[in-house]
Formats: sequence, C-alpha cells, structure tokens
Amino acid sequence: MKKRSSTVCPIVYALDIWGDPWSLIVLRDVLIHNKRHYREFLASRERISTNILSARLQSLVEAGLLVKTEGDSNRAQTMYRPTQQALDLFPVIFAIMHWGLKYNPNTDMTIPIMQELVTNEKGLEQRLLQNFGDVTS
Amino acid sequence: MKKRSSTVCPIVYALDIWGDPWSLIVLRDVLIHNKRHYREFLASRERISTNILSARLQSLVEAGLLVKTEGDSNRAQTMYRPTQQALDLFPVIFAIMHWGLKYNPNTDMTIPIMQELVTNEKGLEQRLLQNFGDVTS
DNA sequence: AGTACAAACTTGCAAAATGCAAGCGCGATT
DNA sequence: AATCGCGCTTGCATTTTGCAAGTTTGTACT
Repeated sequence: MKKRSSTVCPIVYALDIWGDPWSLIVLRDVLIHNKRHYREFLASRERISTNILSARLQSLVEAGLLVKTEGDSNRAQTMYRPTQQALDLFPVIFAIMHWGLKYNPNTDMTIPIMQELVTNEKGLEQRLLQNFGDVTS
Repeated sequence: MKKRSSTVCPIVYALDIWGDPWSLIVLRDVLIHNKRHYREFLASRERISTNILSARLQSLVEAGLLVKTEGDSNRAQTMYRPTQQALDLFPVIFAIMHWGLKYNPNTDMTIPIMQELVTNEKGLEQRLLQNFGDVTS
C-alpha cells in the first residue's frame, strides 16, 4: 500500500504508520515485553531479519513512536523507547490480544500476562506503564 | 511476513489473518460502512486494485471472517458479509480509530460516526451491529 | 598489544507481494 | 443484437521482503 501524506480516515492514518505486521510486533515487544535493544528484538520468536528490523526501527522513530538514544562511545547502549504516542497504543494492542485469545486455539495461556489481560486489563496497563517513567511528551 | 500455521502469541495470530493493511480496510468497509459488493469496496478512497481486492476477499472468506453468497444466475448479487469473528473486531477497529483520531490532524470530524465514536462508542457499536441481523457464528 | 567477540547495522540478491492496465464471461438493459 | 455493468483474471513492471554475508565500532581476554 502506498503511503499517503494525508488521509481523512483515522484507520488509514494509523495503518500508514504501524500497519505492517513487523512494526506492530516491534511495538508489542517494546510495550509488553519491555524490550529496548536491537538484539532483543532480533531474538523474538518471529525471527525478524536484520534489515527489516533496522528499517522498522527507523520508520517508527521518524513517525515519532520510538525514541532512539545512543550511548556515547558505546553502540551496545543504543536503546529504543516508546513515546506517549506509542503508549497510547496499549488499547489497540489489548484489543487485538483479546481477539486473538478468543480465536487462537494455540495461545499460550501459561504466560502470566495472558491471564491478567482477561481478569484485570486496566491493572495490567498500569503496571506496564510503570516501565516507562515519565514520558509526558 | 511469512504466514505461520500456529503461534503462541495472540497478536501474531491476528496479524497473520488480517494484519495486512488492505484486509483491515475491507473489514472497515464491511463493519463501519456496511459495504457488501465488490464494486463498493473498489470505490473506496484508498483505491484498492482489483486483483488485490479479489485476493483479500478470498483470504478473508477462507479465514472465516467473511461469508460469500452468490446470487443464483446473477453475479451482480454476489455479497460479502461478516461472520461473528469479524464482528468481534469492532473493539479493535474502534481502538485504532481512537488512536488515529488523537494523532491525525486531518481526520474529517464532520463524518457523523466520528463524533459518535467519541461520545457514545457502545451505542455506535450496537447501532452498527443491527446491520448484520443474526449471525451467531 | 593482539586476538576474539558482540552489538548494531548495511549490502546484495532472489523471491514474493503490489500497482496498473487490459481483458473476459455473463446476465441485464436498450 | 448490441451495449453495459459486474465480478473477476491475466500480464507485467515496480516495490517490498527474506536470507546470508559482510562492515564498523567498542569491549573483554590473554
């Protein structure tokens, strides 16, 4: 899908920014699994390849969903952290998870977060938000 | 992204089914704009091309989100309607719309549905659901 | 000091998905 | 009988992806 410079539709606007599957997986890793380093994203089960990961991180930074902080004189300290715009995706991600939970017979319910999503979504969100200090962009 | 036969993650499961941008636009048209005919989907602002539309409709039918009913001896009666699985995407679509509304300065707020989404989401969902009679899976 | 290792990318290339234009078969309309 | 609209399919150029390999810079070990 061609990226549009402007749309009247909020859905298309959103999809243009993070509507490819890889972006959402990166965002999931940032928001839910609290990942921040290149190597951590690479290690996900979904096996994103290095060039795609690199491109996605860049485009998410450009779109203002992630902030990249590079350690002075140490590449190993490079970090990607969510902005408020990304934190506001929690409701979207939770909604998707609810749907997936309902229809995916293979969901691993032993992951603690899954139970909590069903029984106490708001509490889960509050807890996860604490990973990110004050962003208040 | 390669389609996986099974995932443990509900998000990846969902993305494998409708995680490409075109599928979600078709689903938006079905759920929000009550479209049902090929020609109606084609007419969307986003200008999906015929082959892609055809492929997406097929894959959504295969995935069980849409049902195709062909009129006997009249192609013009062919219709695509959502199953319960698709109706359960309302929360996802609404969540995406909320996010898009917040960050897209170009959203057309004169579209009646936009106002209603903000002021009375549940009512909006109830009203839209009435377009679909009894689906009950 | 020298070697090894790791982290974060980049590059090259084949394979798949997309965008665009054109065409096709069929029933309805004129 | 001829034309039109509808729901597609086909062909082909362009773009995006997947995979493997290589590059650069800092860190750790001997």
